[in-house]
Amino acid sequence: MSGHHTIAETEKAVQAKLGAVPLRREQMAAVSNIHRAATAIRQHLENSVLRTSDLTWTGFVVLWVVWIWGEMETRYVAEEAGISKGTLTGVAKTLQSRGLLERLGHPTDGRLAVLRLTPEGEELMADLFPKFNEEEVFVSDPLESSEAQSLAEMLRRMVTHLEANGEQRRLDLRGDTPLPPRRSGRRAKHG
Amino acid sequence: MSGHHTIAETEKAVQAKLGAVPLRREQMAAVSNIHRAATAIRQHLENSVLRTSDLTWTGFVVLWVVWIWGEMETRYVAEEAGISKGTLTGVAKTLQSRGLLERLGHPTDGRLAVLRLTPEGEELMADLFPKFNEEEVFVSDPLESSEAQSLAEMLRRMVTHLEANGEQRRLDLRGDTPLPPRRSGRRAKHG
DNA sequence: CACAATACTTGCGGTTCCGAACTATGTCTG
DNA sequence: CAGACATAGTTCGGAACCGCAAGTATTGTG
Repeated sequence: MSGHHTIAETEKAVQAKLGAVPLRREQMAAVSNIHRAATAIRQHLENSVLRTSDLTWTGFVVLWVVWIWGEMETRYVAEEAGISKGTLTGVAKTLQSRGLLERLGHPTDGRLAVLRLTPEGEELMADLFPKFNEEEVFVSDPLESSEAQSLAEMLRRMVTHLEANGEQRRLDLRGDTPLPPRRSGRRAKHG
Repeated sequence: MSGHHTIAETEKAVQAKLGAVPLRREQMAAVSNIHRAATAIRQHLENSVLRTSDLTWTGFVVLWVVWIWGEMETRYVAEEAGISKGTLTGVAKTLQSRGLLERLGHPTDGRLAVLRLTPEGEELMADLFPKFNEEEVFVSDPLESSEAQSLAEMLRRMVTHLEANGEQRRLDLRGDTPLPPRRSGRRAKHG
């Protein structure tokens, strides 16, 4: 189980590699540990509670969002779940095919689509979520309750900050040079 | 930019949906915000510094790991990068094809493979990492330096805890019932 | 009613991703 | 030293994933 290097060792190696470069270690450690933790937690949750229901992480998150909010327009589901609209179309299709989710047209605005859990989906989430939460408690075991709160609050500030200022920042960074096209992706037809 | 719901609103909706269910809110908020923050940060970094070099997040992380540690056996690279061995094979292939990474056999143990940056890879990372770190500072803007340290430290504890106890926990949870096979995945050849 | 804006879907091209099966190599043991 | 076992890496099936372009349908507007 234990890796080749602990986080502490990694941070020391970075220090050695970058001794000359002026870099901000606290922020680096914070960001890098957010991703380490996210990966480790996701893996644990997938292989404990999710796997038995043959749900992927993303599938579960989508179900969760719809469950919490009830009927929800797809664009908001994508945003809350942290995936693109295009990806959501596919994930929703998978979940529909398993009878967990249904897709409804909006009564007044014909452009909109709304997602809702089926009764089976409701039942699954009612069964699954307590187990999921138990594992959230397990992974948070090394934190005092007050620490967990403080952790959540700091992360919330980061997310809010990014939502408020991220786009402007990216704009400023690239100045007048437009974003280079991706290597992949659909090409314009006409040429 | 701003989403349909803030994190605070989401937490309130969860409370409403789950008022009856005894669940641990602090831990839930902590875990869920870790993933929200990870997603938001990853997206920001991809669309600011990584995109211009046509690097994906994972590609960058792999380069970073190899850069920090110098030559490294692939299994450790995968572990440090938080991806499976199989994924690493593909990612390394992509990076090799762009001339950033090279793959060497181990001199004494023929089973091992070792990864190392090419000079181009070294140059890219020397150029890229300071920019990357600047954005790490940007996303950490709402945190005091001491807060960033405390955040990193709490997350480190969670990761360590999972590394030490996660596997046993998953074993205990599923008792004697073996893990169900995934829907996807390779099937036995012979019949 | 022409025309712009909006919302979703579809499809492309590439990448990532897991995990089990498979291959190759090394190590242990009778 | 042969057979069993262990270890490292690759291959492969199925799914997820993005960003973009293009397509479909609907709504709002001058």
